[in-house]
Amino acid sequence: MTQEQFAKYSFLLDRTARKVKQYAQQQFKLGDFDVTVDQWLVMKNLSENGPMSQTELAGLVFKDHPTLTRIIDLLSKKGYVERVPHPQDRRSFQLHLTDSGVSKVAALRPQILEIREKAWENLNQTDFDEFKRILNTIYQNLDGQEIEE
Amino acid sequence: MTQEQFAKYSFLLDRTARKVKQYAQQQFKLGDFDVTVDQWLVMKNLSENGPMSQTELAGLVFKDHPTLTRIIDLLSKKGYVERVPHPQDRRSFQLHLTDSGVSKVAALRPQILEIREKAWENLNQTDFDEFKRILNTIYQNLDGQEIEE
DNA sequence: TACAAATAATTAGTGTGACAAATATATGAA
DNA sequence: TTCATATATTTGTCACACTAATTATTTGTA
Repeated sequence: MTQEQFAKYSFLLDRTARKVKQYAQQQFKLGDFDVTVDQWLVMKNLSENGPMSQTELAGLVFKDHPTLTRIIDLLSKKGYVERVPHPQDRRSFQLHLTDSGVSKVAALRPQILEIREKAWENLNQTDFDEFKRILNTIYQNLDGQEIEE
Repeated sequence: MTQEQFAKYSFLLDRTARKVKQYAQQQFKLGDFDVTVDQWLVMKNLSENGPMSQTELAGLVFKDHPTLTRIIDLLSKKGYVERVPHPQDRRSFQLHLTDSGVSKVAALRPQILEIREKAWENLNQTDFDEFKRILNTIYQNLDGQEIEE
């Protein structure tokens, strides 16, 4: 294994991740979903884990705070999410899905699950397990921290 | 395999790709490399394949034309790359590394190869082959076109 | 109590990614 | 030759990623 190969794998990883995101975004657009892939990720996590602060949510979706602030701004303009002042801590907000946000998640979830399947055709369970293991190994190599599940 | 799992793998892929890029960019910054990871990719390809048009280069690095135009603008401001008018086709440019660009590539290449190694610790040749195969399968699933190599 | 340090969120600035539209030039067919 | 079409590149717009700095508030400690 030459050093050159490592650069090529990094390139391949980046290229593939972009393609997966781009494909999903195109399908979102075709379906007039009115949210981006990243906005969906945020709404999905709010839906599954209930109201939480931006810091907690940022940790869940692995986005930095400025990025999350802007995604929340956009979702809030669209009326899917609202910032409710935290009762004890005035620096902080609790993020809630609005009724409209809840309906949106319910409407989109099955369609998005289908879109997400396409990338994984022609691969089997062993491939998925290996892939997950390798991705997690890479992440850990660079993170210097443990990761869970 | 539930549909939910596919969404998780997509998330993991995106997260890992971002981490790899982020780690590299941090190291670039620590070393005062004066280029970004993507700018380096462009310079490296120019260095290895000689002068070429923006369209050719965009194909090599899998970036779209507007993105490449802007990266070339930045590299050109930094004096590492120049656009030379194509002798036969006035719509087109030949991209050249300047002398300064050539030196830059020579100086950075070994350091960057080392940085790139870190992600792949604790993995063996079989892992690399599997990883590459799976990434390429995913890409093909979504691209609708054949890929080479 | 008072004040330094920590925390939650935002703002600002730069770079990249995707998509659409515009500009300039080249090519091929009538 | 002329005109429609194709090609190379750029411009514009929006969204996301990362860093650094800022604001507001809370917490820990003297």
